[in-house]
Amino acid sequence: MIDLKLIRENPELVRAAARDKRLNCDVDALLAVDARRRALESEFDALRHRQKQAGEKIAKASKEDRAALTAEMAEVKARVASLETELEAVAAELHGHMLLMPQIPDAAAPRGASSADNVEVRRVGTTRARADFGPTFRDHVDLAAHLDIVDFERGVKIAGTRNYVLKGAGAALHEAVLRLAWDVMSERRVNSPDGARELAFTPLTVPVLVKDRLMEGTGFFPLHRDEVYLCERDGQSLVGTSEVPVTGFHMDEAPPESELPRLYFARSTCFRREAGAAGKDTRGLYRIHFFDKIEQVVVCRADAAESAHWHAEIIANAERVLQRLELPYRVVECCTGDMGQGKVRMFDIETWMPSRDAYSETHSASRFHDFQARRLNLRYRDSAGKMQYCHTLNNTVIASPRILIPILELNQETDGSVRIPTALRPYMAGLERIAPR
RNA sequence: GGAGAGAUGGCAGAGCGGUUGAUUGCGCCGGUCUUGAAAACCGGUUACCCGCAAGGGUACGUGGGUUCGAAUCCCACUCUCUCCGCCA
Repeated sequence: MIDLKLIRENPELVRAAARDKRLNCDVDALLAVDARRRALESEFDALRHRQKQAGEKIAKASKEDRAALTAEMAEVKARVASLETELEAVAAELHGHMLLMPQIPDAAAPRGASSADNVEVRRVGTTRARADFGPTFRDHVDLAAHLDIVDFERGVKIAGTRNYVLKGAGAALHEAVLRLAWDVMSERRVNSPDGARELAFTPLTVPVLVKDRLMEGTGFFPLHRDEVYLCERDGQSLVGTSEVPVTGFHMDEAPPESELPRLYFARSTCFRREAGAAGKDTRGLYRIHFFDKIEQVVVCRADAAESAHWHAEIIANAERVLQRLELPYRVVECCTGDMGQGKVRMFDIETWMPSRDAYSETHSASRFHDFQARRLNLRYRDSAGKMQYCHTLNNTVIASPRILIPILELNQETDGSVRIPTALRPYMAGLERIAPR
């Protein structure tokens, strides 16, 4: 959500943002509905005022006067009721429009139509092309079969397409990656922007089935409703990321500024319908209906510089994990056409995957300014005592099993065994290599 | 799942049909006093919407109903607490 006043005063800015982001929204219709709402509201307010004053008079009136006033007010009552109904409908219409309005992207964000226009920021580590592995190269699916660590067939048997079961060392590897990432986040200490305090990230365990209000509040509804598993009879949905419950954690709250920033991370299973991706990435562990992810979320003051500071910090956290895993990656900045409705700036981390002969998305770091905070009614009281909407940010720490693709493929030996990265061994009882049984 | 109790401002806690957006206490902010602090005293202290302002409106868990008028009465739902049952 963006500020309605901003739309009223700078409609062209919003239209430009929608163009840059390739979004459909109707600013003119919104402004027309807004004007209508305000007119109805004025009329309603005046009528209610009259009603209240009459109420006082009736209380003190004589018997005869009372009868006359009561009869007169009965008419007003009918008009108030119909106005109220109308107002409700108009407010709902306005809200519907508001939910489609884009956050204004940062001036520094690259303009572009699609991911093809994203801009590489930096590369870390050495890549190795598929061909460099020679004739014995196996992609992660072949390696998994060879090592008997993923059962795709039975995953599909019990849960349908895009499902899988990690097995034995595969399940252990998955768990090890998540535990390493968890420990990296637990140990992380960062300075507050003013340098006065040392802060830690607080781990949370959160519900993965949440109220639809949070899906709307974090920006997944209404535009991405198709991608979500709905539990409609309960008004709840399965989350595609713990960003949803963690960002929503403080909704409807307004703590004093001194309690910000809030730094969190949480692990959750993530559920995605992958609607609209039919036939795409059907092989292997890349695009699947469920996975586990550790996500980091920052809620901070409404300050663009501070938001930018935390954005860099949470990207650094993810990079730290990738470096511990000895994986080559690059950071790209997403262009306006690729970044989605709510974001101001967005960076993806893409990890090198030999089977794809390309860097592929494994992380996504977004900065929303007050977009989510407005929808979630997530505020704070600033030092002057004024209510402000917070800024929110989030980034992947690690998502598995997608990250197992580069781990397996890059660490394979010619005999089809896989070397386990050193940092993971403590989480796998010291195991150094996964070999066929 | 069964039985009971409850949901009011940052917290505690009144109000049970009519100048109550809400007595009061605590907390918080400002002031007086003081070398300073405490205490005491005085004043202020919900959010949102419309409006340049004056001012007006909305909100007492949520939704509906009764009424000229509802925090107050009625119905449904949600949530919390206590007890019982079941269960990880």
